[in-house]
Amino acid sequence: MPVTLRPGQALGLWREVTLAQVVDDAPDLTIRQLAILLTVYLEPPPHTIRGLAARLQVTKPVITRALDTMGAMKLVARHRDEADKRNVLVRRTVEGSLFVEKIGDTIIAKARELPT
Amino acid sequence: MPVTLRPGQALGLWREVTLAQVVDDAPDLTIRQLAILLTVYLEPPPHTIRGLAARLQVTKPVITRALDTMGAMKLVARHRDEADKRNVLVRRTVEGSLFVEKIGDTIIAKARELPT
DNA sequence: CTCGGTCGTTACGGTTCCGTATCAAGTAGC
DNA sequence: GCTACTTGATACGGAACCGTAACGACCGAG
Repeated sequence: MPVTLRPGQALGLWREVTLAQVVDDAPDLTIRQLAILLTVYLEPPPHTIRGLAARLQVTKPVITRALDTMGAMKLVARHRDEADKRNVLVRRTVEGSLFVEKIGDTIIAKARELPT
Repeated sequence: MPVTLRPGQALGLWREVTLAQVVDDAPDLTIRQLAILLTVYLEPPPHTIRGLAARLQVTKPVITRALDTMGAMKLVARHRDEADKRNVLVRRTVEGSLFVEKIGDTIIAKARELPT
C-alpha cells in the first residue's frame, strides 16, 4: 500500500526515522557510512572503492575506513577481484541486508503514522 | 502536490537524500546532531538540554557538545531561561531554518524523481 | 622485462566524538 | 542561613574520523 507524502510532512518523517536510528541500539553510523551502505545494497554490483569514492565525491581513504568499520560490524564484506587483482569488490552480507531492510521498515512504519 | 511512496521506494529515497547530503557542501552533521536539529525545529518549544537528552535517550554531554558544534555553525542558539536560571533554552536561528528547509526541499525533490 | 599508470591501503597530525565522573550555579524546603 | 536537589557545563582518557601524502601490489603497452 503506497503512502502519500506531502511536502510539510517530509521533514517530520525524516525526523522520526532519524530519531528512531538514534534511540535504537542501531550501530551508530556516520552519514557517509550510511550513504555507502545504501549504495552497496541498492545499486547493482560490482562496487569498487574507486567507484564508491567517485559516487560520493569523497576521497578513497574515506571509503577504506568506512569499510573497515562496517566490515567489523559485518555489514559489508571485502573481496578481491580475481580478474583484476588491483580491485577490491564490496559485497553484501546477511547482517547488512537485515539492517538495511530494517531501515526500510522503519521508514514505512513512520510514514504510516503521519497525520493524514 | 503529494508524493506517493511505496515500500520498495522508501529505501531508494533515503539513499538519494543521504547521498545528496554527503555530496553537497552541507555541514557534516552526525546522525545525533541531525536528530537534535530536526527536533528543535519541528517540535514546539521550549527545548531544554535535559529534555532533548531524554527525547533522544542519550546523555546530557552529548546534547551540550552537539549544541556547541551546531552553535558554532549558527544552526541553533542557546539562551538562559530567565524564569529558572538553571535551564538553558535552545532556540532556532535564521541559518538553521534555512538549512532545515533545504533538507525538506531535497526530500521532496528526490521523491518526485522516483520511478512511477 | 621494464616502466608509467591504476588500485586500495596505510601513515601522519589534527579534530571531533564518546561515556563516565565531576563541577559550579541555581532552586526550594526548612 | 543551610541543606538537598536539579540543571547544564566541563575534564578526562580513549576511540573514530578527516584530508594529504606516501606506499606496495598489480596491470598492460612497448
